[in-house]
Amino acid sequence: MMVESASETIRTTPSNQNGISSLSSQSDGGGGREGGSKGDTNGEISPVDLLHLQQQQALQAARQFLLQQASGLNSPGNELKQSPVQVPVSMAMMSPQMITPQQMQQILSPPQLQALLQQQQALMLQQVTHTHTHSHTHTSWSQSHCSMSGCQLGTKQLAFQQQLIQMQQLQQQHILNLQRQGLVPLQPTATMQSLQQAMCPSDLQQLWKEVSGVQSSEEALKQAEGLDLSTNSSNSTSVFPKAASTHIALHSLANGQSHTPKRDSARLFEWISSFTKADSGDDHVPLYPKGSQAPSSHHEEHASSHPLYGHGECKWPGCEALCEDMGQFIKHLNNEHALDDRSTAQCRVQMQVVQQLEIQLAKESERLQAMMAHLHMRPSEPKPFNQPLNLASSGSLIKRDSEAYPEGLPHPPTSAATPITPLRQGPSVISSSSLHTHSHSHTHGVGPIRRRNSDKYCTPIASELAQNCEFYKNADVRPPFTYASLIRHAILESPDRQLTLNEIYNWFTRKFAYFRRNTATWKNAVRHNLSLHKCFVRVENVKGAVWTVDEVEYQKRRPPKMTGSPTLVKNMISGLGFGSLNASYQAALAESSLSLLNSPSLLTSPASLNMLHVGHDDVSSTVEQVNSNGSCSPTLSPQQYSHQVHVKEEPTELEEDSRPVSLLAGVTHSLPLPSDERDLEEDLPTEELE
DNA sequence: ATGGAACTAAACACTT
DNA sequence: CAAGTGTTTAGTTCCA
Repeated sequence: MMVESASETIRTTPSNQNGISSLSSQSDGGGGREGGSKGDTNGEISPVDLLHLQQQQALQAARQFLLQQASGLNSPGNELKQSPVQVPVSMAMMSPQMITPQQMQQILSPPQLQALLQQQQALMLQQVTHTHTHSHTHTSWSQSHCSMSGCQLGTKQLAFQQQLIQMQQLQQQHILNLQRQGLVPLQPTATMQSLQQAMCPSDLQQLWKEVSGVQSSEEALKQAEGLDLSTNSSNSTSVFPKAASTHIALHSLANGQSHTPKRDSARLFEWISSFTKADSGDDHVPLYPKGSQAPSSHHEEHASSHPLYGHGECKWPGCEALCEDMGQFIKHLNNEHALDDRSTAQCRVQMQVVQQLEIQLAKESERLQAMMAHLHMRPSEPKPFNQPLNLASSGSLIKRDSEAYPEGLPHPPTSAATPITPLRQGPSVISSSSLHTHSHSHTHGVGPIRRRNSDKYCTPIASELAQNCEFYKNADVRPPFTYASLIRHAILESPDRQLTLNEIYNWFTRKFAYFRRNTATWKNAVRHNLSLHKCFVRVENVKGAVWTVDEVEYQKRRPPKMTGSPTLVKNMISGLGFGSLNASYQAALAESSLSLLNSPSLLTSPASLNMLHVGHDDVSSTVEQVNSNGSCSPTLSPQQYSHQVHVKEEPTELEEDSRPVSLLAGVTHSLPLPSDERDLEEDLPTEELE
């Protein structure tokens, strides 16, 4: 009650134009939260304490990045002044726990946060495991993990599949991140090696540690033990640099608050400078292409190309400045993206994300190897990136897979179970979250649903939810979806595609910690949306009224145009050379089949890949449209959901069986499509979300 | 500058 | 009568 009113007040505070204010405005909410991730460290060093410490470190590091970035991005005048609830940066920096997950989310995109969270979760899990297993210094973690528990085959299969999924997601996220940053040219078949080469991981790792002070104890342990974490790559030890080089930074950070962002900047400056100057013989792609020397590595084929330049635009996160030619671009690059605080912060955030992903990728990769080995599978599915994607959610796929192959070994991922939600990091990675969202997303203190932008060119609600469901469930963060999207999602997720109002309420509170507060507000909003939007149909039931979704209306509500940045859309369409296909289909195709599109002949620039993320808050909608008649009619969408609901008056023009597969068949490499129409649903089944 | 969409708030009516 | 549900209106903000 007190909290509610307080947060309402905050939210409606006029002063909310920047990340800082919104960030700080939540500090009170976060502080009072019962959140499970709050770490309290006592003197003891139990694994749990260690874990907490790591989390705090990660949070602190992230906060420093964010604050730095925010301060770098805030235009000098107008923004920092107001906001009664604003917490001074210095204060926010002082207490590591003052940045709550939702605050981070406001600045980092969900994918970025997800990366952090995943990393932390992985650490958590592995931490615990390590306490049991790390005495076997020569046994890989995964092997011991797998074999030590006499787990049943079914469990193993499930875990295995989840591993695959996780790995693929990670890898794709990683790739996308790199591509987005222009750090790596689009190479769909990129392997770990190429990634590592591109990123010069040891440098990154070192930097990461320098700036964040986060080092997993597991990693430290393995370093100490000289273990090669990445068994699938001969030179992959480079992922983890020598431990020695990291200690100083670690300590300096651990010493605490005196480590100001400025200092970090300076440190980073030095690092970057050495990086760009020395060039140390490695053929890594420079993170910081200072000057015109395009990397001469195999990544760059023409002298006229530059990882940060494409389609006449500067690809620096959040920039998009038009440059007619390379010379102009170089000039622009040197002028606008010189080695300053801002660029440093941008670079740093991205590095953090990449680093997290990289670390976890290596770990998951190893784990996968061990799991496969344990299950006597052919070692390695070397290129998960090329595996066919499936539109269905990972959850449903997992389920189906285990159903379809209940007693056998998990069939190889190529057969289908390669659910990916690769695009969810779309614009939300660095450019949008760190820069764009600063400019327009934090319009309200609490990260209002209002950010339609997220709805539009962030991720489909399903994949977003799927990937971040734990986050939303536990963190008091407002989900970046519209009420309508959420309501629809809730309804469609229900077994009967219909919910009572109260059930909708419950879904909200169940799925989102945020909606456990401010009940009056959001419930009112839910009711308002139900009434307002024609896509929600009230059906009188025996025991009251239930709400259903009229998909046709829902599609109408948001015309199937690409809703992302027009320029991006344009880029994508032209870049893909799919001019004849409708944008929605392209988006759906892209979203559903990154692997296919990842062919260099189709995707030529990071921007076009970026684009693929844009433009729909809901992948199923788009897909359905595409599938409805195979000709991508923008106005017709199959009533996949509605015709199940007894309400529909729908002119569904697709018959039951002709439904989905047409165009996508070639893309998805066809899993046996279950008759369940939820197959195409964008989201995870409930059990996956829970 | 403008219109549309989303959000918030609130008033009101109806039902349980 | 209170609470829940549903409808409607108004104002604000953001975005294209």
